[in-house]
This record gives sequence, structure tokens and C-alpha cells, in this order.
Amino acid sequence: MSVSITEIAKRLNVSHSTVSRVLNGRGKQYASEQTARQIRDLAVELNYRPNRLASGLLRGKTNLIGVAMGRCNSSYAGGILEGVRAACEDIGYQVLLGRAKNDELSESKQVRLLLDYKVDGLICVADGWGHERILHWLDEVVMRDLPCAVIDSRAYADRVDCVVTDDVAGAAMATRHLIELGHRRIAHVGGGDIRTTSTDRRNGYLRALADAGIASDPALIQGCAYSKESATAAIQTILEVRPLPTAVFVASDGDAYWVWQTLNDRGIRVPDDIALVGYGNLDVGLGLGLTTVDQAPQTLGAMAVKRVLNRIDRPGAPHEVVELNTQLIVRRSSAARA
Amino acid sequence: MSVSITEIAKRLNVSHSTVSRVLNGRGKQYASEQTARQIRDLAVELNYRPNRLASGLLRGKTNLIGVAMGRCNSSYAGGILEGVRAACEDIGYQVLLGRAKNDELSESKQVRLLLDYKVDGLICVADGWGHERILHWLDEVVMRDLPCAVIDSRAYADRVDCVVTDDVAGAAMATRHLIELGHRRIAHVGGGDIRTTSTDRRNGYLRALADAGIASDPALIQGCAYSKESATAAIQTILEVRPLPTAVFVASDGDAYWVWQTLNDRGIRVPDDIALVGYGNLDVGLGLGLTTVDQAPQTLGAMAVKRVLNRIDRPGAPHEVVELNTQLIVRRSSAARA
DNA sequence: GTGAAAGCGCTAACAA
DNA sequence: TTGTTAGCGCTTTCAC
Repeated sequence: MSVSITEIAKRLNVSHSTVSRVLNGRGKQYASEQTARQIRDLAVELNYRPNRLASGLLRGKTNLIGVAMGRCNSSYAGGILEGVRAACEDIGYQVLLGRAKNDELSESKQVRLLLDYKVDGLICVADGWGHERILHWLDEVVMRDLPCAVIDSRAYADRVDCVVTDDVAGAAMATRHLIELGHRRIAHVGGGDIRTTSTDRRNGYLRALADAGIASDPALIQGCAYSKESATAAIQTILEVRPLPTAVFVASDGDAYWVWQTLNDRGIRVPDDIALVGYGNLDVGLGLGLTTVDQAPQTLGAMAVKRVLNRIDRPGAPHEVVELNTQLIVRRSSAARA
Repeated sequence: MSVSITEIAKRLNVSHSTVSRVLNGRGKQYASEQTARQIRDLAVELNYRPNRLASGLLRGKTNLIGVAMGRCNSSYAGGILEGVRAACEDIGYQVLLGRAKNDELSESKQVRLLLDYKVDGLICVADGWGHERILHWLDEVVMRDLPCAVIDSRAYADRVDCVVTDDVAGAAMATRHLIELGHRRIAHVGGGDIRTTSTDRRNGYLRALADAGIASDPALIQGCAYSKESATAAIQTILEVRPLPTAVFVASDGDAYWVWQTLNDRGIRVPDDIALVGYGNLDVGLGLGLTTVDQAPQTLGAMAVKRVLNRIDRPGAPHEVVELNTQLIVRRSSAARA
């Protein structure tokens, strides 16, 4: 099927190790210019390509980076993956993609599979869900000293590198934006589940209110779990409260979409009657004209690769937490009050 | 680092081939119940995991599927990838992700890299761009008899399996929708570049007009190439024409977003003044309330895996073109005329 | 039912 | 500068 180093060696009457040295040798080429030339020419002619499995097996280095993540068809997850891919391409690594369904065992099964292919490093997108899940495979990774970066969770910062954004600060920034626009009764849809991202965002919201000396109203805070049903229920409950809030901060753009729909159905105009701010800078919010907080997913992915690579080069370096800045994207869903 | 079959064999005083037969042997297990049990128990205890590089090297089968695609952070590309991942997970394959920038050599470089890892099959997302690009690596794939499915191009249906949607039919459906709403002056933004998808969609638009006995007006047809600038320029040119069109069919949701923005800036209301229909069912259109054509990206990805798998099982089967149905998603951007 | 042996394609230490 | 040798971890005949 494809030519091997041995085939080239045979044809040229040299040993296969000479061929190996010329074609795949690291550093200086221990071979005469003449032999080297012959070998290289024939390699091109026969379209020789090194077998990565063989070299990986022998050298214990595959130039593979495993990526364990859930669904990748949101602009956030897709952005992270794109960042990882771009960074990997630059440094000659390939991405081996694992898929974790949203249950604990599926993830560790996937990680184990990635390890079976002897990836040189591992990137895990925790997505805020990962706390107990990660424990299922963390030990194995740590034991093997496998370079590993976790995106979106700092829960295991002592054992792996973490690449995160500050959800508390981001949510506070979003809330502060509303406060600066003059809003005082600001509702919050989100949180109330096990994800740290949700909890952090809620805390950021609370902190911004406190900093501004605004008392938070528990009736204006409704949990929500990334679904049409929960988002709709949350905003409906909030709309029962009197006086009505003049703004809503939703912990994710996807849920903000459903909130917007519900407001629309009730004849409540955004931003005229109620201002709306989401989180995550998803594509769905773009169409909506939704003010939101960008998490720079591509940078997140690229940084994770950088951390992993750094650890491949310098094993045993202390684990780091890289915290990326979020950015407020103001669109028409939040407008200055009349 | 991790236990090998030899390690287990040593501890149990059996040969490594016996261990291999028990742990990774296909079909019947040629081993006594007792030995097998001992081996299995120890394997679990030591957390044995087969080295996929080794078995891949020897058996010439890696359970790896290579995926060559451009950016994956749109809901379309992400959806395809997600479909591929889900299908692969079901059948015990892993996805090795290649990344092609938008130039010819980058793609073939990526494909070659995927081949270096001895993937069992290849999926390429042509995205309408792929015609000349694919030629750069097609021969190599065909020569090796590597199972290969191309998504979004039927240009090489004689040499690989193709999984496509009918862009002509989809665009015709979208246009017909506008016609049925009573529109007669329907503009089109899109096409005019080398992608077949664009050309097909324009042809679908033209066909629907013809079928309805509506003469097409060249002034109402403006090329566009997936960018803010080209989309904005296209709609601006169209808005010079008198009488104004009452509807616009844009060949992609992304461009439809920019068209919408421009209309908005000009004080033209959608759908009251001008109805708008896009293509692709991207997330950005969701927020917009944009009528569009869904291409079922996840199904596309899943079908590609199915084709590749089929060819792995039955090499030499005739190449097939799988054509998936598109679906019109009606939202508020197209409304019945008053 | 089990072991010995060969080898997938490659790298690297050691000799020559 | 080059060849020999010994594997990496595994599968698969072929004997016994």
C-alpha cells in the first residue's frame, strides 16, 4: 500500500536506519550529502510518508492532542475547538476528538479511549459541568503525568492547568452595565444548578447589585438550566412580580433567546419595556441584537494548547491557572432609559 | 507507565499471546475458562488498556476516521462534526480532526497528515469550495482504496461516496415560498463565485421563478461571497432598482444577517416592506426570526460516517450519492402580504 | 489450550 | 558516515 523506509533502503542498497536518519532524523543528519540526496529523491518519487503509528509506538510521542468535549455545535464550543485546531496546526499537532455525553461515565470512557491512542496531551472542556465527572479520570491522567488543560473549570487547579474566564467578573460587568443605564430593578435568570459557571454568574450579578447599593430581590432571581422550558418558566415567574423589573440579566444567550420570545409573546418590548443582557456571545444573540459578554472561545482553546505544549516541553512545571478577560458587547437589547 | 500484555503474561506465567487472545482476541477465545478468568482479573486490577498504536500498526486498522474540514464554529459546520462524532461514538471509532485553511495546498497537506496516522476512512467537508482542492489529494485516496465520503460536493461521485443536499431544490423551495406568499419581484443575493453551492442556489431561485412564469430581472440578482462587505454592497445595489423588490432571497443566513442590518439602517422593515429568506438554518437566523432552509447538518455528518463504514466493510462497492432532503423553516421574516 | 516466533514500520544505541 | 541490533506493544500463524 504505502512505501516504507525499508523499501527505500532496499532499492538504494543502504540500511533502513540510514534512510530513517535522513528522512525523519531529528537534528543533524548523519549521512553524506550524496546518500542523503539519493534517499530524499527516491522518497519524493515514491511519495514516502512516515507512519505515525510506528514512530509513535517507538518514541512514545504521537503529536496527537486529545480533546474531550460535549456537543460542539454551538458557537462557543465550536469556537473553542477552532482555537484548539488553529493552535495545533501551527505546531504540527493533530486533534483527536473525544465525545462526552452529559454523563459521568461517558466522559471517562472517552478520555480513556484518547489515552489508548497515546495522545501527548489532553484538553478537556468542562463547560461548568465537569466537577464530579472529571474526578472519574483525573487520577489516571495525573498518574501518567499526562499534560492536561481543563477549560472552564478551576476545580482541579492543583493537578492540571486551567484555562478559564472569570464568570463572576463577567456577570458583574454585565449587571453593572444595566445599572449604569439607570436600571434599579434588575432580574436574573440563571443559576440554581450544579454548574459553577451558573453559580458564578449569579454571584457576579449579586455582587454588582451590592456594589451599587441595590438590595437584591429574591423574587427577581429565577433558576434556569439551558432549556426552553426552564427559561420560559423563569421569566414567566418574574413577570408576576410587581413592580416589574426594568431589565433582565440572563446567564446564557441561549436562554436569553427564550426569554425574549416570551417577552415578545406578552407584548413586552425589548429594550423599551425591559432591557435584556445575555452571556456568552452566541450567534443566536447576534441576530437578536442582544447585549452580551464575550468569552473569547477561540483564545480559550488556543491557550489550552499552549499550556499543554508548555507542559510537554517542561514536565513538572507548576500548574497554572490562565484567566482570560471577558468583554461586554453592547447591542440594542440594552438601551439607555428614556 | 501503563501495563502491557507482556507484563500481565509475566506475572501470570503464561505467554503474551495467550493474554492477547483473551483480552483482545476477535471471535472465539482460545483459552481455558480458568486462564481466561485469571488474565481478565489481573487486567482489570492493573487497569490494562490496549495500545491502539500497536494494534493499529500490526493489523492495519486503527478505528480512526479522519475528518478534513475548514472552520467548525458555525452551526452548520459544527452540526456536521457533531453528527460525525455521534455516529462514530456508536460504532467505536474516534475522530481525527484535520484542519484545512481555505487554500488548496493546506487541505491536501491536512489529508496527507490524516493518512499518516493510518485512518480507516476519510470524511471531507467540501463546503462547496472543494472542486479543485479535492483533486490535490483525491488520487492518493483513490489509489489506496481508502473509504472516503465527501460532504457537500458531488463532483467526484465516480471515485468517492458523496453526501449532499440538493441546493437547487432547496433554493427553489425557498423562492417558491415567497411566490406563494404573493411576491412577484423577488431579489436574490448570492452566487457569482466558484462554489457550486452558490451557483446551485441561484439556479434554484431562477428555476422557481421560471416555473411560476415570472421573468427574472438581472438587476435584482447580485453576487455575494459570505462577507459583510459583499452582502451589504449587494443589497445596496438592489435597493437602487425601481420598482423595489418586495422580497429578497439570500443564499446564506450569514449574509442575510448583513442584508437585514442594511435594510434596518435604511428604515426598511422586515417583513413589512421587504420579506427576507435565507439559507442554511444558522443560529444567527434564529435570533433574527429568519425564514430559512435547513440542511440537516447532523444527518449529513452521520450519513458520511455510514458511507465510510459501509465501504470499510464492503470495499469495492459502487460509489453512491446520498441526497438528503432540505426543509423550509418559516419564521416571521417572511409574512403573508397584506 | 498454549507457547514460540515472526513482524507491523520505525528509532536509537552501539559498532564498525 | 553507515550498518547491525534490539526493541515499542501487539496480532497471528504454526507447532506442540
